[in-house]
Amino acid sequence: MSVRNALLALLDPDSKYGYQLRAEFEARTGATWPLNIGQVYTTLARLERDGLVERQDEGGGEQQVLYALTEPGRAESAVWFASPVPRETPPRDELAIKLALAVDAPDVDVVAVIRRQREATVAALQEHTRAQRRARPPAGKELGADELAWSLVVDSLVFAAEAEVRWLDHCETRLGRLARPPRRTGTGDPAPTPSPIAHTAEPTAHPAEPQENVR
Amino acid sequence: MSVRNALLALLDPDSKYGYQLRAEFEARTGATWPLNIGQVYTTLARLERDGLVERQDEGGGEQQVLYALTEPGRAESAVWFASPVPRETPPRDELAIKLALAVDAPDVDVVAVIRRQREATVAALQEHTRAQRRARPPAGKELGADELAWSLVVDSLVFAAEAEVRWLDHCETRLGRLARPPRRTGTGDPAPTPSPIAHTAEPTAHPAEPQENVR
DNA sequence: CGACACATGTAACACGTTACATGATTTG
DNA sequence: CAAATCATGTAACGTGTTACATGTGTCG
Repeated sequence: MSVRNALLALLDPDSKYGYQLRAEFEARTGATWPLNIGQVYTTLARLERDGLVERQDEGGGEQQVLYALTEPGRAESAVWFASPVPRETPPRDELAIKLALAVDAPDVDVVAVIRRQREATVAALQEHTRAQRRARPPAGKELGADELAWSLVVDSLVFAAEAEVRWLDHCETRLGRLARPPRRTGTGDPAPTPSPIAHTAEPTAHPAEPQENVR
Repeated sequence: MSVRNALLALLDPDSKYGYQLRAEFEARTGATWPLNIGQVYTTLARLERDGLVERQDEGGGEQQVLYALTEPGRAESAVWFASPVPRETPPRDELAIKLALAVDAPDVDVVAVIRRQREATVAALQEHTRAQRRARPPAGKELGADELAWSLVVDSLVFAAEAEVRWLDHCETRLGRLARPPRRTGTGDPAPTPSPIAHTAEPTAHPAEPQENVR
């Protein structure tokens, strides 16, 4: 439903046409999630079929087809902004499923799976960090709505990737504790694995607000 | 692709039938992602069409249709476990999109959107924490593969929800700084908002391994 | 017997992706 | 002019969801 709702939201101030919708979507998300132009049109067709959107003939352009929100469409957009994204039933996470199945699959080295994934996720994290730097070039300068939006999107990717890395380490630790059962002597749980992969990595993470946690 | 790959993985040790596949999937994910039985059969049909799976007639049951991996099927399952879930192009995140569009939508109070979402996410987080406690009942006892798997899944939900809350606070702070431009005097950035919502909340979060970060 | 859980399927639909076809406009 | 870009669409396909139809076996 992401695309559908996004198109409604983009049509809220004024009517736009297909290409413009894609351009504005990608401007605000920084091409993080490229939007296929074909899908814009199919989605617009469905929105029109459902009466949430209507074509504005004439209007200005010749070969451009302007779409405008109808009243129901405006209402639906408002509802979307007003109601939180449901988090009780999060979408299926392929990685979590994979690990859940790996823990007792035969001929599968769970720890190897975890480490390969960690490598991939850390690489993505570094990529996102680079994008972050790209997203706010001028030091302390005013940044436009598009830059601000796209910068927040990148931040969300960074936060999510960091959490994933932490979770992977957490999994490795828990599995490790299972393998060699609790020994009481010795250092208390040394690094989850003896410094498994030395990435040319982030010195320390970006969450500007570090410790506030959940309250 | 999650379901497709999960079914392949579940068929790896020995052949199973539809209901059994759903039961095992839900046992390992703790009914976090309920799997519709209809989809099991449609997916099995597609896997059979693609030659990754075949029906074992006879075999034992009468009205039960056993499915077994073919060689290509076994290979595909192995590839799935061997290759990381791609994180360069993460799936579209509806929440990030919503916020990106909200920052300059007219008639939308971004901060209100953030707070409503935070409430929902914190509620989900608490729900997951309860599930976490439910997932490992015996103190330090051996837990079976199913319990372990489902407990890791819940952990992943907790990590993700915590990251989301942190990101939401981060967004609110950044937006707040924009509203009233940098003032140099005063306490350094007091809580993102004056203690906005007082949830009957988690004292301090669960990531057993707190500080190791990305290295 | 009747209700319920087990077990297998089918049909219709929604969303998303890719590839293709077709023109108009701009630009080297 | 040729090529690239803008602009609108269509067709086919894959995954996932819901609802329905059908039959068997079990248990109160």
